[in-house]
Amino acid sequence: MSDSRVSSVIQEWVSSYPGQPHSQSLNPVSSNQAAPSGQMSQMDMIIYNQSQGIIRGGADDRVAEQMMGLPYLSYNTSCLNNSNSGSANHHQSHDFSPFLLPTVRAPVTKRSISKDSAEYRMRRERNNIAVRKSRDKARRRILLTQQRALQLQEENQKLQMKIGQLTQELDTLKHILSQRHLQGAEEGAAHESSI
Amino acid sequence: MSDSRVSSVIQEWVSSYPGQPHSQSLNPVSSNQAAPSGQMSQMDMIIYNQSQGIIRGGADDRVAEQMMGLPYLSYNTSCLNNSNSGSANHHQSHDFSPFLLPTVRAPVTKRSISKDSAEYRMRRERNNIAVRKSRDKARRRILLTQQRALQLQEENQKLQMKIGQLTQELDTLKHILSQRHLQGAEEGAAHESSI
DNA sequence: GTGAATTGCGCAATTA
DNA sequence: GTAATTGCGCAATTCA
Repeated sequence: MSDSRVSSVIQEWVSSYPGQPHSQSLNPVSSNQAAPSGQMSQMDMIIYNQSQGIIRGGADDRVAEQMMGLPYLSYNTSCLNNSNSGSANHHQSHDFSPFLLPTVRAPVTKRSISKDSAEYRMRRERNNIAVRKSRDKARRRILLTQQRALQLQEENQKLQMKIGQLTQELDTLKHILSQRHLQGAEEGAAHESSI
Repeated sequence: MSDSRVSSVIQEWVSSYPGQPHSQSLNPVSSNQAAPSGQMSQMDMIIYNQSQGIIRGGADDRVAEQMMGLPYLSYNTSCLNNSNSGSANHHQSHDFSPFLLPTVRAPVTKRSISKDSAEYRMRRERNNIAVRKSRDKARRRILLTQQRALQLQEENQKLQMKIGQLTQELDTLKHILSQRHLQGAEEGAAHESSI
């Protein structure tokens, strides 16, 4: 009855969690850097087309501070305002390429992806579609979890009510049985006295 | 025992939903337009500084298509690739300003907020902080809901087990009682026959 | 009217 | 190599 209704929702809810939550959802301390793209919107073309590399701001600070609570208070304007001048790519601060084995490629000639190329736009568009799809999926999953929690709460109340009824019925029967037991003992005594 | 543990989590969960979910969380069909800011990142300075107005892409299409399922399939490249040329601000496509009453202001001189102004950066920074705070809150709320659902599920299993035990105990007592009843009837018959 | 909060979106980096 | 996830900033909207 109500089990079938609940179980259907639970089935849907379980199916929305195919496997492990990727261990990143619970531990968001992956190598988080999140370049301030908005800040770079005025000069990203220059950066990307000239240096052909990815320049990030102070990322380690954010990672360290996201470990603590209230991470939204940790972003100071210093990090954002200085994103233009300092914080050069520290992967290139020391050029060891003449001493490295040829298996290690130089990070400069990485891909040379122009933001004007059709390939870039194609990749971006595909990623945008994937992002929308993923977020839609996440929204549905959250809604299912909420509905599941509510239904489990209702079912809990019903089960506790049923436990109360069963307990009361059990007490009644136990009382009756104890009365019968006393009555039986008296009758037994009467029998023995009558012999 | 286990009730206190569960109720604490539920308390936390309930407190994370202070009031109505603003009726927008459940019905996300508000006047959604979401200008493709990322697409305009290469020329937003020009647009914003020249026309001093906000130019949006085809927003009504998205609203209409988000009503249906799979909204992530509805964004075609046509809307995005033509964001530069077409889709001018259709509020200005016909200039009726000479015939309008002075109560209707022209949308051109709306606020003239330059992206280079310190006030703009201050507003952006404050909003960024608010966004991080809000998303952190949402993440915590989702986690609490998941934990709550799991704890309710565990509690449900325990309650169902208890119901099984009580039912079995009840059946046993009923059976005993019925036996006593038969025994009492036989004894009563024996009494009458012995008289 | 104003500032905070919420929301949808695109971008970039990372992951699977 | 591609699709999926995730954090972030931006802009529009809503809330208080």
